[in-house]
Amino acid sequence: MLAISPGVRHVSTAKSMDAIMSLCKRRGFVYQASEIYGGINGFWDYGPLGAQLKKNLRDAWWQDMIMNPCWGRKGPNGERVKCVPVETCIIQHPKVWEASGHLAGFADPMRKCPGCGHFVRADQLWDIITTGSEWFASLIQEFEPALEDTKTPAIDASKLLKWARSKGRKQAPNLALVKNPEVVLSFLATRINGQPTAPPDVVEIIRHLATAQLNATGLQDPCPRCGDVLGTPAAFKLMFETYAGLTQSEDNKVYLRPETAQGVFVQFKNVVDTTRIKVPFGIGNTGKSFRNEITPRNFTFRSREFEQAELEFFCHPDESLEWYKFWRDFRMEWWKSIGLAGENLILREHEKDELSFYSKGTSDVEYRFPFTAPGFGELEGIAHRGDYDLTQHQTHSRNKLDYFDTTRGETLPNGGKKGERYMPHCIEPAAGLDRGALALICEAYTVDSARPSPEFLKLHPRIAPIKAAVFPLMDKDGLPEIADALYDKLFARFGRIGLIENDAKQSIGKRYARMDEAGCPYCFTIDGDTKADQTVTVRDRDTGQQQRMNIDKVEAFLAEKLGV
RNA sequence: GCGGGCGUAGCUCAGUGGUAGAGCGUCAGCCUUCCAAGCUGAACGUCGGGAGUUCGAAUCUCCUCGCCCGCUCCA
Repeated sequence: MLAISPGVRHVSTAKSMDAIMSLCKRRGFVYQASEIYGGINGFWDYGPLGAQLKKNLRDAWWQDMIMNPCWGRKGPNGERVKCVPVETCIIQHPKVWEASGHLAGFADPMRKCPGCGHFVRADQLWDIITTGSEWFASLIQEFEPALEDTKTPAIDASKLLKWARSKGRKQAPNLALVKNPEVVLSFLATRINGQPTAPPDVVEIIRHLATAQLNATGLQDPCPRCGDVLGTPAAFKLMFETYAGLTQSEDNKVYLRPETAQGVFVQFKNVVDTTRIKVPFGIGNTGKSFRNEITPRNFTFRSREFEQAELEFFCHPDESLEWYKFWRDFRMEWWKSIGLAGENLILREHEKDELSFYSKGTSDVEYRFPFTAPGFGELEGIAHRGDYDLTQHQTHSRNKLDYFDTTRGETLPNGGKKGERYMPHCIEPAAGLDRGALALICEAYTVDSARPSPEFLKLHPRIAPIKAAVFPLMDKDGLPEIADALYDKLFARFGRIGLIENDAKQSIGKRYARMDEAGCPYCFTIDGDTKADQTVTVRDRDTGQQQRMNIDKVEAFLAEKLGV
């Protein structure tokens, strides 16, 4: 290895995750949680700059989604978009998670279908197949004679073949019998003819029909929905558990929320009843959520504790598709507006077979992280959830959660409306703030070996944790005093939205370099001429170029650049 | 969950059984009129953690934790 000559920094020109993580640590953006104890898998802390950056991201979301939704533009109904905030608890009544579907099934070993994503309880698999599977019900019609209990039915290979090529293609597209009927049927025939004294029962026959490579894999279990081979059973403890109360009894067991959205749904009626807001409107909720990820990985991208910013937007079912498209497009625009404007950001509409059964449409805003490239990783999901959530909570809580809309229905003689009662549909833009912060850092991270400070962060001024720096060119001749006065002025004006630096130590180049790595967009330098003509230089982080301006113009210049 | 790689100062890394190092960064002083400059000095180490082998372990063995990569997984 070559010796590193003094004063020369060797930096790879590629955008490597190692280099980004290294910068995050060294500049105080992200630390490993509990690092002095060896760290803890799946948890990360934010340092001073990271905490401020993430706050800026959260504030931007809050401003553009709650305070002034969609920058004041009108929604599909021709009116300004209306949203209100709530802040709900991390720990909710356990029945919330029963109703939402998060709890059901996750206490017991489950098997996942790789074909359609369906989860099945391992211990109830065959009950579910024999009583609830569409393709099974259709398939056993082809047995001769009709099935009785689990006795061996007669097998007519030609009928099974015909089924595989007609109904099977629609009902169980991933079943081995459908994908490769000749091979599967030959295995089955070998089995039946091989041991005529111990004929296979229905379960074994079906398992044969689900198995494409008997010798390699043994008999497989099919997915009740699509017929694909199920994965091995595993206990999925998705949610963190703890106890509310002193005794660690089942009665006291509670869960840390796996998403913030449910808090909105369970308070939907309270918001409607205690504010004067009317459908269509949104309820925003931000905060920590927890998922016991099996494999936390990729820096902060998949953490076990993470922060969400979710909006649940409620509207009339007839207008829901328009609202879905509206939010999907706005959310993409929003991420672009804070610095993800390049080709690394895409909006991906889910395929029909990828959708939850209740969803009429789902899109992901995805970013090409260094660790996903050339693929993409999800930043935000925008889902049309129909009335699924409110209906679930209405059923489980036995509280009516529907909405009486006084702007609809036929016109009454007095000019008013008769009104219409309905369950609102919900559009959910759900963003991950930690993923957002990571994407912003990755996108901002730039290497230019031609610069004296090759590594820098091109953070959008709105997101940058340090908004500006004030530097006296030298630490003497009255320059620090002028810098202090400018600093005080800038701090008074901008100190509430970010950090302002004031530093007289060391060479000016080193101070610029520090600000480059921290992503500070503008540095204002006081030099000897300042005393004579009241001008300072402003240095642009991204170009390194400088211009002189009157010291009294600095505040207005910065305000314009920061958009405040 | 399986397999591979890695773990030494804030960062990047050298050190393969014998006194813990370098560059950069950080801090202080000097110098310096615009880009990690120069000079002088200083602080900073559970060598990831634990156990073992050894006269002696950063180094060898075992266990463990963490990070990265590939599968797996991610309602």
